[in-house]
Amino acid sequence: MEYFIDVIIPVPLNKLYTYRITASESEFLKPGMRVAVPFGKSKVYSGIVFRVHNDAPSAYEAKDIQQILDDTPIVNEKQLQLWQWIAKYYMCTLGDVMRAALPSAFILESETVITKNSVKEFDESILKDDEFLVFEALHHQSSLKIHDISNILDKKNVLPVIKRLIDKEAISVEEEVYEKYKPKLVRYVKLHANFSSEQSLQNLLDELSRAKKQRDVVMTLFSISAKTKKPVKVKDLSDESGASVSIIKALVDKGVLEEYHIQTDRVQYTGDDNESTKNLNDYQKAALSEIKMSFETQHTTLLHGVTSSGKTEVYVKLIEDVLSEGKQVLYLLPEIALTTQLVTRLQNYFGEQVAVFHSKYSVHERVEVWNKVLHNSAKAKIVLGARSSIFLPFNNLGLIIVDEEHEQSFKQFDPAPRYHARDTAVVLAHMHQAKTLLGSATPSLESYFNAKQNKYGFVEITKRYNDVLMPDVELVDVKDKLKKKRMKGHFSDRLVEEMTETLKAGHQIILFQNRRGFSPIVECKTCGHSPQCPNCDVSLTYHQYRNQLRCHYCGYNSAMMQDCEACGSQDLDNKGFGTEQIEEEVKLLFPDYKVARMDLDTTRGKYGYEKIITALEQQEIDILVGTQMLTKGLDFRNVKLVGIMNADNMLNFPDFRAHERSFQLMLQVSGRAGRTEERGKVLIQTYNPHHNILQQVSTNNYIDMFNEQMNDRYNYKYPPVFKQIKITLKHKDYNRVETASVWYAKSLRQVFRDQVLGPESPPVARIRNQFHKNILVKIPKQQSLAKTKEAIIRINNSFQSVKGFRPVRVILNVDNF
DNA sequence: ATCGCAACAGGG
DNA sequence: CCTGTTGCGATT
Repeated sequence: MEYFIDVIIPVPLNKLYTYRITASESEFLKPGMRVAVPFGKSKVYSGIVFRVHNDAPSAYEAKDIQQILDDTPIVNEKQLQLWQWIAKYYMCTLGDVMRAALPSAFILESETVITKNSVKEFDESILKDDEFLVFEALHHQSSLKIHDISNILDKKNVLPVIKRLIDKEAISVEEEVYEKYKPKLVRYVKLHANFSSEQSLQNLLDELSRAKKQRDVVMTLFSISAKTKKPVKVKDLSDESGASVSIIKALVDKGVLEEYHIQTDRVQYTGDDNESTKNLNDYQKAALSEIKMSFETQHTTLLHGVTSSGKTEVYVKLIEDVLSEGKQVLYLLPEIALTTQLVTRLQNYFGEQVAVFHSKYSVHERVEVWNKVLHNSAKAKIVLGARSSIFLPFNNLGLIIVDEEHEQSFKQFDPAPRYHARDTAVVLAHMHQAKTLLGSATPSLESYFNAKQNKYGFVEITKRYNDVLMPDVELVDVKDKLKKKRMKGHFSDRLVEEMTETLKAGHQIILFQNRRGFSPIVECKTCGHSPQCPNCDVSLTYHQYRNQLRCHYCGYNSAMMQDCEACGSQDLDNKGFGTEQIEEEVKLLFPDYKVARMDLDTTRGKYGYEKIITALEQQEIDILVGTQMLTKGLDFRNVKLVGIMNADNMLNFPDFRAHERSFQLMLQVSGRAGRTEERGKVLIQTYNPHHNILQQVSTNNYIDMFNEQMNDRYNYKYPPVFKQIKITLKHKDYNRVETASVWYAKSLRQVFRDQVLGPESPPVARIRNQFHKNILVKIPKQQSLAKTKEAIIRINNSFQSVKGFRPVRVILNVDNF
């Protein structure tokens, strides 16, 4: 009998690969374990065992595996099931999913290690200059990496040199695989066992009487361990005694102290005792029991609760219930809403049962959370995480909460798998026979639609917490104000009035402008020339604080020029405006108040975002100018006025969801105003105050918005009425994408007729020197999604077999919204 | 993805 | 003629 395994390799190849194993390995290996396998000419990859079997492949001789990397599976059966679903539904490979799902520390890749051959006498004269350099370096260091060699020789392609050296038998190479995850060890010290008796201790202290510092250290050690009755960290001892680490080390060397290590968690909860959960008000209670009732018959329920209605408290009660059944809870949030505010709030209730998982965590921190979830540890009963936490190895999930369900950041766009975490969560819950709760103040049309179709249960909270009134929304007609000369820069007289009043009353203000930088277009008044990005088809945005022109698509930047590059005129004009410009104008209008700005540029770095939020909370900021970052579930007691500087650029965005998104964005920002007794105020500046969306925002009328938008979706065959798959083709040569996309669309049309749109160039046709073309396939509800995808894959395969088309990158994006 | 080989372009 | 760069195909 022969034994084999099928392995998932973390590369975008649409196949599993079969390796030979021994009989005893076949006993040991289970799906979900990692194995190191040779792949390609010289690489070793870590793959996940997918299946253990006895079917010898017929077309080739299977290679042997190199090494087994785990004792027990690190990926469970349910996850493998989910991976398959994702690969199939989102049309990507299992390798793609594996790469997104596993913390990168689990994905080992071999590195070529070069060592000197142990021949006694080697004739160095046969070596050329560069070969000698490498050979010489190996005298000093026993082994070198490829990377080291390119540093030594100062060029990138060093493989020919290495190859020659191997031929001359001067060196040999090996592929080595490292475990990337290292547990964090903390150094502790204790008194050496020799001095445990009174007598020996006395002798020691006498002995140290001349070494005052060392004696101090020993005395401090006593006092700390007497106080805390816990092991003493080296760091604590050095802090407490004021002695440097080297003095402690001297004592260790002398044999007075003993050093030892304890493995610790990188992420630790340091809070106080558990707070008991709050009592719910009547609306929340009603919602809670309705949700429970709905869960009796539905897997998924949508909770539509107006901003500030206290959805979180309802979640907390649900979580309590699920925990008491001994099950795990996944609480999904958009990355940006994962603030300390919310984390602390949940930790106050649930203590160290809460684990947090998001993209700013280091690989080590991620591995630790992964392992806790895998082992169903008490420290990870509740996982609070962003999109990618759906990949954690849950084995006993009882509930998934998707908060801010409408947020489009739940959809991954760039590298495959292009999955939607909300929709995947529903599938994941299903596999665990768990329930999913979707929550939002402004549900996405697709979820509300699903609720209306009875696919999801539906529960509403229509009242804000403590019966706080919804803010008063006022529309300001900028066109009219301009005509009457009542605009100061981008501020209408109404906005200035309201701001003045709010500030006088000691309250805070948020100003929303959905564009960063100073001005998106710089134009020469003489010749009309405006500087463009050399890599993308967009004009460069002027950023004043660095005096730079920047491209928001590829990151290109250059210094702002003094005069027009085309005609030399010094008469340059800024068109449009961004957060920077608003910030500057506010400073001029209200010089006595503190103004801050929150956008991508000011929140770089791990704590950039946090800092601004805290400053606002502690009222060190009077006026905050920002982009859509501001909208995410933040709770600021003292903000009484929200100004939306320009509603029009959102509404006119060329996307079928522009109206829906504008509505959500504006309502969410408005929700930041007046969260306590006093009613908040929202001013929306626009050129078109009669726009239906603006009317619906001002009356907080979700239903009207829903019905009107759904009407459009029916008429123009857009989601959620139709499903859609977007196909993007990219290449650096315009003509090649052009012909390729025309061919692609034509083949699609042969199958799908008039349900194919395009090919079309997107508004920004060239990004990073790649020309883009989009094709859209619309799929009616009654048409089989699986069959449609099969047909697309067939067309894609024949596309790939055309020689001239192969270099064109094709991106398949299912549910591209 | 990644790597080796083949085909080609550029400097002596 | 040698060297370095680019394109293509295969990976178990």
